[in-house]
Amino acid sequence: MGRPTVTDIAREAGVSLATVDRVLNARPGVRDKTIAAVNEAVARLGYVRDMAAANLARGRILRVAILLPDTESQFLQTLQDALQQAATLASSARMQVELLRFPAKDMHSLAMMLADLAAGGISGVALMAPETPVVRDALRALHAAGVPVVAMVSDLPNSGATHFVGIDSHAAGRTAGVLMGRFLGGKTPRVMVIAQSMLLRDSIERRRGFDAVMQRDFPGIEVGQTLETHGATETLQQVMAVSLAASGPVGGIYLLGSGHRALAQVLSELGLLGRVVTIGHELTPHTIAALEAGWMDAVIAQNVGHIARSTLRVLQAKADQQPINESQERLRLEIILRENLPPSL
Amino acid sequence: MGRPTVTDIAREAGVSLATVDRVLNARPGVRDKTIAAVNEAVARLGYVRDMAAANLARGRILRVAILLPDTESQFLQTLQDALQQAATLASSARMQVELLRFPAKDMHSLAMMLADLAAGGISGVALMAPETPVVRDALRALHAAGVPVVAMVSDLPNSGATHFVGIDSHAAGRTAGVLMGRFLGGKTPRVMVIAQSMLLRDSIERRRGFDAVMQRDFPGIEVGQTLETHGATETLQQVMAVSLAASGPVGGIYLLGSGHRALAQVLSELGLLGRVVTIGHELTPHTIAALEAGWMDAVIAQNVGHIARSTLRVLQAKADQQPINESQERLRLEIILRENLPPSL
DNA sequence: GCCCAAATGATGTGCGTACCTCAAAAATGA
DNA sequence: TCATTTTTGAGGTACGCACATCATTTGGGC
Repeated sequence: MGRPTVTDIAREAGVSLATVDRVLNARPGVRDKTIAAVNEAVARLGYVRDMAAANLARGRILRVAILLPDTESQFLQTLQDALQQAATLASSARMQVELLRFPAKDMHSLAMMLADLAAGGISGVALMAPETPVVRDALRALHAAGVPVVAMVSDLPNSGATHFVGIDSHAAGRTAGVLMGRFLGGKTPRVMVIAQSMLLRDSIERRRGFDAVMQRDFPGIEVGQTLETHGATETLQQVMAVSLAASGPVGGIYLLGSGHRALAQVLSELGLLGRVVTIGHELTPHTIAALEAGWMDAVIAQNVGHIARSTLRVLQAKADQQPINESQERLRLEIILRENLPPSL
Repeated sequence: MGRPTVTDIAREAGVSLATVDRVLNARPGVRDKTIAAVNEAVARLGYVRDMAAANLARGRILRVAILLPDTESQFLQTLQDALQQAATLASSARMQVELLRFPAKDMHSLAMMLADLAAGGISGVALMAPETPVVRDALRALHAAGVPVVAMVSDLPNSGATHFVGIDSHAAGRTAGVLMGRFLGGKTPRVMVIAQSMLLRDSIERRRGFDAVMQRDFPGIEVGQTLETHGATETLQQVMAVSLAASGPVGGIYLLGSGHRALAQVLSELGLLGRVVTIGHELTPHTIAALEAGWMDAVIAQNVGHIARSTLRVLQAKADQQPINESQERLRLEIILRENLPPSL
């Protein structure tokens, strides 16, 4: 015998198929006693609803929207590719994914897009966005309408996000700290920290984690203030020069966000490429190349493929009102060196 | 309009449903020209088979067997737990998993179990086993019978294994080498390598990878011969004492396989616990505790949950004659420090 | 142009579930 | 006890696909 079906439940509980159906789908008009009898039969036979058949019968196609900022970073591109691929696969499981991008600086646009989605009858939303009041209100409205919301990469704890798919940024920073401390060895015990901007929750938390470890485990290493570049190579060059002049040479560089290409250029001009321990975040074509070339020593990353698949799985589970397999959805914080780079990408 | 269905394909291609079915399921008796026409319609409409409905219609329950040695190691226990959990989940995807264990030293028993499975009409087999002639022949028989075979953790390249789920052991050894070299810093440049036995393919390849990196990148570090303990604490104590007396103190220890508990004991007795850089393999309760306690510095691991799910997915795909999503099945080689230990396990 | 095999069409059934309608039975209140 | 409401039963259709059978058409060799 294979798995029990509704028919088996009906026989076991001594009721009709219709009644089993009413109980399983919480339809009205069944006595409590009967409900209990059916549930007992379910428990006794170990019945699990065949979600595939259920969704087939419902004839429903899950419409799900994923929103990313339109920033042109390699990480976002990589993430979008992964989502695209996962979406294609998901289409064979009655799920239709709409990949949208919103103006990174215009949270009102994002809020409007979210409102439109709510009005258009979406059954799930995932997004990567900063937690501003406007966004928070829009998400709460979605939540109130019963639409599950998944925060990707950067958490949105105060916006009623149903689920967070991403790594613990503080732990990521701590990991970077340990590696920096140990890799520095006999080099100049001074570390420079560089970021494009400190507006993003992630960067702030990474920095905090990094500092915590450095203070606790490597008190002999001096860590400079965060140098903000705002994305411009010239700014990077300038702030680095000023910092080097003011505080002296450094043995390590910690890159909080993106900007690996610009850093390579400036380091090269300063004759420092490959001579300072360099640690950054996220696996992208640039960081992979940097690891292979040997001038980056380690990258702290999260698996974008995993993020994409996990996001879709969570949205599916929420729509089906099914429990989430926590252990499968828990993202690992990956340490990537040249030696354990994935075979090709 | 929702997604296109077989009916849409039939209309678009100007053929009947039966013919579409014949093409989609690669049944004989269709002209090449007609096949092309159907495939074109499929491409034009962007048809993707609804696997849920397809599997429902097939009404088949995949019977799959997984074989593990009955060795009592924590890694195997962890792996078995992960497989158990994945199997429970897979049962809701019409797959029935039989978890079997075979006597680790008796390959003839294993071969007999495999033969029984083949006779019993199994639709897929996964196993973790050494590649001996007896096993190879049994696996080839399975392969000849059209039963897909998945090698787990340790590859079986010459036995016609359909697929390998696991990490590159040579790369794992190289990674251990890099970490050892960099973590050693100013410590005594001498490393001790310990293994329970060098019979397993994995251990050999790890050792080779480790040596390759040490020779290339850290020529100043002396790496000793592999000390084999054969699982006994007394032996470990003895060989370590002999080695220390003969070659002098060491700054690092590389543990190729299991035996973390015994090592902790001996190190503690020697007053070395936490004073030598210690690197090992696989995430188990013991290694997690060791990382948390701080006497192990790094663990090179593969995600057992991923192995379990990947194994079942691959078996499913093979049974469905479907292509495998390489990027999803590619296992990452994980570096675990205290700072990036998974939140609880 | 005829024949026979190969190719295609037409049609039905079933997988496990959702959802609907109508009839029948049981419980409830007066 | 009867009327009324509530609960339950019986049965059908649909979802998208696999698979089977039988009838019909088509094409190529002669």
